[in-house]
Amino acid sequence: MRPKQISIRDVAALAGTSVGSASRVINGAPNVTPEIRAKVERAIAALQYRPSHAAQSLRSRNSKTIGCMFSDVTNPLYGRAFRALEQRFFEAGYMLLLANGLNDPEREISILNTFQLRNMDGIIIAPGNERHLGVLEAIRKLTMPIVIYDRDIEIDADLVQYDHVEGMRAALEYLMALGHRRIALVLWKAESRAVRRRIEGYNATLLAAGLQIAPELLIQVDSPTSPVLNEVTQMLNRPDAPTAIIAQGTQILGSTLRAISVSNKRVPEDISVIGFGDTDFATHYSPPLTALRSPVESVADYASNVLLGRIQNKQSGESTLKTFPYTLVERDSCGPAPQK
Amino acid sequence: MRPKQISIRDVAALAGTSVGSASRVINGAPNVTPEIRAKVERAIAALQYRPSHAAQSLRSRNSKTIGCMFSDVTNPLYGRAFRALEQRFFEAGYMLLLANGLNDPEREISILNTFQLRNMDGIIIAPGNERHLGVLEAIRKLTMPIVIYDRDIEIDADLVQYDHVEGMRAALEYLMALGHRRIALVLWKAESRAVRRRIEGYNATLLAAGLQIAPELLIQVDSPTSPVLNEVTQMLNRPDAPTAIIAQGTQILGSTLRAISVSNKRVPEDISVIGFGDTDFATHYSPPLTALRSPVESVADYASNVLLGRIQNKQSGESTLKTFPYTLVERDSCGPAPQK
DNA sequence: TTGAAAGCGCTAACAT
DNA sequence: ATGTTAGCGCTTTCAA
Repeated sequence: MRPKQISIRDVAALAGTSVGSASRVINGAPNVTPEIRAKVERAIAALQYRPSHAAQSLRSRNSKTIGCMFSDVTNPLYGRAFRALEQRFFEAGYMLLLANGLNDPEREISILNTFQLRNMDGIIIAPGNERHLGVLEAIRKLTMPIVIYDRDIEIDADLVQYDHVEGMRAALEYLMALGHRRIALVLWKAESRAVRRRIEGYNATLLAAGLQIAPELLIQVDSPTSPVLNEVTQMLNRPDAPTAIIAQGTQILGSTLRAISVSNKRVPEDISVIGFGDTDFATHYSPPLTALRSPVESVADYASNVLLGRIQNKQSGESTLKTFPYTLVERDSCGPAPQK
Repeated sequence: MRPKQISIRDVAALAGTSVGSASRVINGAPNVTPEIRAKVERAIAALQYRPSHAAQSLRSRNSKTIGCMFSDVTNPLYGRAFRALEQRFFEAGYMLLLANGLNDPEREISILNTFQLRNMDGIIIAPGNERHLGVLEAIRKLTMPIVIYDRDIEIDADLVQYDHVEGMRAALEYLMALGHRRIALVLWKAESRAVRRRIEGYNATLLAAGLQIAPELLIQVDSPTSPVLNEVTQMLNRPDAPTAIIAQGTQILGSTLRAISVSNKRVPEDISVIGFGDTDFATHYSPPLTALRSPVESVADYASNVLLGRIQNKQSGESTLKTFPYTLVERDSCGPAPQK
């Protein structure tokens, strides 16, 4: 029935050698004479032989596959991160299994278990739920090297993260230098490292500058569209409306800009805007938006190196923590604070 | 050394049955008595047994994995498509290997070969190079069911595609009904089905409406940023500048809007704009942009169903072709053509 | 219905 | 340096 796929035995037979030698040639072992190598290679070519990944994987206990779990590839930042990772790993002979956690703990647990079951050689994850016990337990059960991507998780794994506090400080100081005193912050309402740290940086910087922290200027939303529009519009209609806004992401930033536009304010004349996270949206908006850019590609480089290192030198050195800075990309959305 | 992972033999031993029965229970075979089933399940729970994916895969010749190759997940449309596919397949017990072709033929070939080597159960691909002989050959060598995603490729595979011609017609007729006669089109310069069809629809519709086809209104760029800006700005400064523009994607659309803004024209008062492809960018721009929306999620639903069908009922029915319509989402970027 | 046993294709340990 | 062989963990005949 089935044309019976060709195996390493066929290669060995045609080459007139043993399967052992054939295997050695295939895996580039050093101890093979040129003659044997040539014969095996000829046989491989003649038969169009390709090793079975499943068999290799079963026998050698590695899958040459990396598991990746991000909350949502649709998020441009994760998209870029994945693309960069995929490039690095593919060069190294690994493929990537990508799963979207979608901030659903059950889903995340299920994905993590599947990664374990499928014997991923390494894992890069950014779980949406850093505090969920089930998720944490699922992570702890993982037996392969792990890189945690911008999360605060207490676990023996390598961490890569962004310096949100410092980024926020840079943005605020830039605005304060332009004379702004009332600076609003619009964020996702989430129990996430990014949000936590950004608020932390926001409060700390204002405090250090001797400005008061006005709760009405800190808006957290749980849906990126209409609530943002409403709340921000409301804030902009206050007599003591802010003269600058920092907003995160694409959707929240977009809705914030809508609110500004609806309130008949102009950027940057009436109000300055900084995006936390640089995307196509920020680049192409009119006016182009000043934004904090994260070095996603460098992080991916670093993360893939660390993980590959762990995988290859099986030794388990100390866990690593590396933090990457944001850069403030100045475009046209910030101006001096308007005089009352 | 290694804690020797628990295998089906351990389960069978603890349950006091044969490995055969254990296997039957694991795979939900019908011919098992409740007693045996219970014993095996108890043993599985007690040992925390998880079947080895590699062994299952080797023995049963399926990997429960789908290969996905898109040009770039960073493109929001592919991002959405992947997310939708991943959700459907994960529910069905499959995981997705995602690789970005990056429009590089060598890379695409290499990815396709790897998919074959790794014995993917099915494949969904949108190669960047529809005409590249090497890529075509690599596709033809694939032995598993294939779904081709919005490409014109002569091959025995299921095709899902978007009706770009009809979408273009809808956009143009909408603009013509608003009185526009000179309507520009800004596109990526690529040998791709999408671009080809869109131009086809553009020409056909103008022709049918009795309008002349003005070559200066059709701009194709090979880089999404500065060239667009220049060429579109130049076009807008002509005495016979268009009163409406259709632009594709996020980046080209963004640059086009920049050009409009730089030329001191307002949307929609001076010029109407339609985006070909609906994204966060279009939704959140000021004003929100009228755009052609593709039913990415429906397509993913359909594609996953077709592929799963092929995989499960191994029978090879006729190849399928399904075309999905664009919807024109009316927002605030189109208005009546300005009177001279 | 159940158990025994043959291998899926490969690598690695061991013997030569 | 090469060949032989045992098994990785599982599914699936085949017999009972």
